[in-house]
Amino acid sequence: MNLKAERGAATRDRVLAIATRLFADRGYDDTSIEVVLQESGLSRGALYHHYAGKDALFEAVLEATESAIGGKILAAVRGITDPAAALRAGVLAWISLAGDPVIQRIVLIDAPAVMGWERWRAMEERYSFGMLKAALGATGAVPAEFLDLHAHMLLAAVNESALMVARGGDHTTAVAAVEEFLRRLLRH
Amino acid sequence: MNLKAERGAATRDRVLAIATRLFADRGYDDTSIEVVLQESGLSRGALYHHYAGKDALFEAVLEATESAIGGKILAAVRGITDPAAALRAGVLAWISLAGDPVIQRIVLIDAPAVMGWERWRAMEERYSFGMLKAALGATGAVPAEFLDLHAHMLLAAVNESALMVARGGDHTTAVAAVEEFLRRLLRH
DNA sequence: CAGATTACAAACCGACTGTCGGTCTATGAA
DNA sequence: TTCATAGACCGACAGTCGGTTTGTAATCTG
Repeated sequence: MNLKAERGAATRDRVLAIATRLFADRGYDDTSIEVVLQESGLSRGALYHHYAGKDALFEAVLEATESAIGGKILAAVRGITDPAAALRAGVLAWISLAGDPVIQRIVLIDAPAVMGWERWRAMEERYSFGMLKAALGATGAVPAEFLDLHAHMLLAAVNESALMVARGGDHTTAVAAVEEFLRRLLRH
Repeated sequence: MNLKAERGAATRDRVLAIATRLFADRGYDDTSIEVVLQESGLSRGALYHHYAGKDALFEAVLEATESAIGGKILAAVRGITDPAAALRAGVLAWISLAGDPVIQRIVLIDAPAVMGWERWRAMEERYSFGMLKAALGATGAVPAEFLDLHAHMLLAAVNESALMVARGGDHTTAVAAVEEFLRRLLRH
């Protein structure tokens, strides 16, 4: 079980890359399985053999994207020991990453609607939200009973500013605004 | 132009009410035009005479919902003269309203994906966001150059907490957390 | 009254998702 | 070496859905 498994994995990766691009360019609804088939040269049966359906394909794309984001943010934070500085660095890294239209459309816009809020939230917990909550907790600036909710609110706020930057907003102003926002929140 | 216009308006209202319920219950994607037709007793031609398409129907539903929300929040704020207190009252009213599943699903989850982020943002500007920005500006707590961005971030944060309350979170804890969040932001 | 406009009806079309029976080939045991 | 099995892949097909088109009856307008 080697050549077969490798072929399967390669096919899944190929489809995943193509689907990622298409979902990002056109959004979930306007991306047909048909065109994924066309661009990948795969047959219907083959695709449905690897992915249970269109939403399962989207979920795989989202998972891969979130994982990649998580890695990049971890890299941006690595080596920073001061909790507040690490939080700040992570947030700014995330805002830069969100300039990528792939991330905007897939992670921030379509994901909650396609996967449903609960499942979307569960996945965020394992990636961006989990990291942010840990960082925010480390600063000790937020009362423990509010940590979870404040982490959620902060992530939502940062996501929103990332979306605004991505849609033609001024990057430097947004960064300054987010830093001020963070400064106010962390002051106790 | 009286009897006919009235009949048309009545039909539109009927369809709007049914569509609102269906979109809220099942979400946009899982609500077929077919079932709207069935439940309203209308024919395809009639529906497409009044609404250009499924997305136009959704947009009408969203517009009506946002308008209703705006009215309720204005009522909750009416009479309060202190800007910070008014902001606080409006935000808390909004969190209570967002307990309604209709609002959750339609306004917070599906709207950005269905209408596209730009058009969704434009509509928010005319309703919840516009009100929040005005209230935040009146407090004078935020530097003018950050007002727009901070208003966006704050609204996103409040929306997120509203969603968490709606999905089984504890209401009183959330309210306390949001109040603390607001307090920190408004301190200058 | 006559023509235009509006509300509504129903057949129909193209596109899309997901299913199903089947083929081919690598793999591992006899 | 042989052969049964399982996984990769294929393509036809059914069912659903959004949207169009053609037609009809009622109402409004001049």
